[in-house]
Amino acid sequence: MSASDLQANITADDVAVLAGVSRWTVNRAFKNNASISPATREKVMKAAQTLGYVPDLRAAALASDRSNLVALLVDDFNNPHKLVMLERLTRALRTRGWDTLLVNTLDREDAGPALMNASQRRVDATILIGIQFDDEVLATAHSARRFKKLIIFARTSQNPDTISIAVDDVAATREIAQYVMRRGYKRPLYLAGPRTVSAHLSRKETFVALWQEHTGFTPDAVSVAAYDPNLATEIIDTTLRPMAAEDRPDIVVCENDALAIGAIDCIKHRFGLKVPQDIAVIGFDDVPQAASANYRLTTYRQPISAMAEYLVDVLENSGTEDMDKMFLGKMVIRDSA
Amino acid sequence: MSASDLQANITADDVAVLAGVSRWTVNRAFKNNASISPATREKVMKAAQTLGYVPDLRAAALASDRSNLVALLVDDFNNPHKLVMLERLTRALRTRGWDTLLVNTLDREDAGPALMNASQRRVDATILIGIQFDDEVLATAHSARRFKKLIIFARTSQNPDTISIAVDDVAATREIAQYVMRRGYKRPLYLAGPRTVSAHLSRKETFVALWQEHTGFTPDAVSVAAYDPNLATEIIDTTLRPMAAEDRPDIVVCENDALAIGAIDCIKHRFGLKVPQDIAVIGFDDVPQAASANYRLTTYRQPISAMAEYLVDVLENSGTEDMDKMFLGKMVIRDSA
DNA sequence: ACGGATTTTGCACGCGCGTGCAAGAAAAAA
DNA sequence: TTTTTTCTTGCACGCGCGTGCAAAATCCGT
Repeated sequence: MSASDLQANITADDVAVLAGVSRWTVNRAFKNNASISPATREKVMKAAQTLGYVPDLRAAALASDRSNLVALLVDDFNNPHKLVMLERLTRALRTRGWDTLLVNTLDREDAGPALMNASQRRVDATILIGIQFDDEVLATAHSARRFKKLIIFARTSQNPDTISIAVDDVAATREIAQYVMRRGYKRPLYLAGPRTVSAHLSRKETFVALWQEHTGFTPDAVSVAAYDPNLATEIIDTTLRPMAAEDRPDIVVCENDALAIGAIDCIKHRFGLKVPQDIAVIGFDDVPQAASANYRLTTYRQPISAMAEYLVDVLENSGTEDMDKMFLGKMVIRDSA
Repeated sequence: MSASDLQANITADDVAVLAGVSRWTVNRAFKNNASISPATREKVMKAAQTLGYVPDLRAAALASDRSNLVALLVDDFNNPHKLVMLERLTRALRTRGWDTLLVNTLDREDAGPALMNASQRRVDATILIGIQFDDEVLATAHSARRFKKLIIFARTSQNPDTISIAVDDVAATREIAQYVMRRGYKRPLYLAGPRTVSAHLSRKETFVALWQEHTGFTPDAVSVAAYDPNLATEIIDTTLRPMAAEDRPDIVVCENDALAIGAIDCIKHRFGLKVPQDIAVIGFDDVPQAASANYRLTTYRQPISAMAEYLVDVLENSGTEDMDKMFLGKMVIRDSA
């Protein structure tokens, strides 16, 4: 019998009688911009303190149809960049009064159920930062369930029912491609991740097109099923293994840092080659690891914090104007390319 | 005007009239072990489908005082092991019908508000996988707010109001210490993280005690303010820099892999030394990175999945018996020590 | 101290579903 | 067919708070 079960559930009514006010005044005391006199608020807060009362956000959400809750659907937990995104998003959200429901999209078939899950909690918005949400899933999601807002974070989407907050992949890839050319690399290999969205303007497609346009040659490209360093290591291995030394790429351009890190590991430890002298590597995201002495990865930094802040702007703004937004990041030149 | 605002909120009543049953039957159709005939369930589900109805879990939680929601309070996002824990926990929880509220404990002062946050959502349990929850915070938390369950995951805690699910640090550290001795290392340096809990049986204390007991010597130990590879790199640098080569440790025993990885980076790239030939390194956790060709880290693997499953067992079991549990992991011998 | 302007407080009703039991329907037994 | 037994279905009440407005209290200048 701990002290807490003297009374099972302390409600605003209990606080009201103790403070000598009405229940509504109690709840007002906990609202930010409510019209309440400082004196009564203090009185109420003191009473709440002694009773250990905290407002019940379930009931508030039910009554107001506004939960201040967003669902964050995530897969691709092998990508270290996810941890960065999770931190920045939850920080921006929480700082500005929003809570986060983290939904692990277990596998490809789970995308629908995961969306359903969010819907059942009546969240104010659903944020997708995974890769397993193709257009088909989004379409059915939007028709079958009710989503107040469906936000794709850090990935562009041409779906009209969706708000996309992402880096301008075309501009970013152009900057990368120009850098690669300027540094005189001749035989790039593009290492891409899974292709779930019918993206005509993906990083890979953009890079390949730019390279063709400027050199006349079509660069090689390979892709893996997930943004997982280990998979990157394996595919670089099987790609380079049969090649004569002179046929090898002089740079591996990676869709993101997770792949770049795996590529570097492979180049250095499986082939005993030097980065960037033998084969250079370039990434995307600028994960914390990229700065480590081990990788010194040249990459492109996404402004995740700014994007997260904008996301909360979108949540707080219920206007109906187009809220898609593209951000510009910046290249971070280190030693790997 | 999207199709979804034909009717603002579709409730079980709407489905009921369409299906020709009562509202309660509708909700029963969505419950797992409800007594309902297959025929009517199908009829209800079909009606729900055409209306796009999904049960409202807010209302369900309010009415039943059971939310199937847990709060996960996390800080220490620099530690890559957090991503593993997040994945395993959310997977185990979601697979067995639990949702997760992810609360980013922004800083030391935020521990209280973060707990309050969870309390306001009336979660069925609060899980702490951060480091900023000392005994004081826990004590006030438990007295001031109502928590049905307060679970400390992957860290031992002697707090009686708390359920601790963790690896047996003493047994694990003993195994590590024995390994270090058996391999003939003579001058270990212990690299520890922040000391937030008044832990007499922490990994560091245990290692130091064991080493003293078996060799008579007290090993050096340093600690950093967070489980962050970059901090580990810096402190190893400042620790080794003034040392003569022959005074250097022959092995760095780290409280976890995040620190071990930073230590290896420093040893290899700041000092140009070889791991393990010049200085060996041993970690704890077995993060994915530890297996990479770059680190080949010898470490101790925590059975996170089993611990996560046990956590859900605890949630589903409302018995009052003591639910603390210690797990045994296993050493993973690679090349770093 | 007084009248009007302003701030502060109180309240009826509803948000959507769970609980536990009783009535009704169907199935099994006689 | 009738009587039990078992399975299905319906319902009154409450979970704790928000909304929007009206009543009450407080304030200001004169």
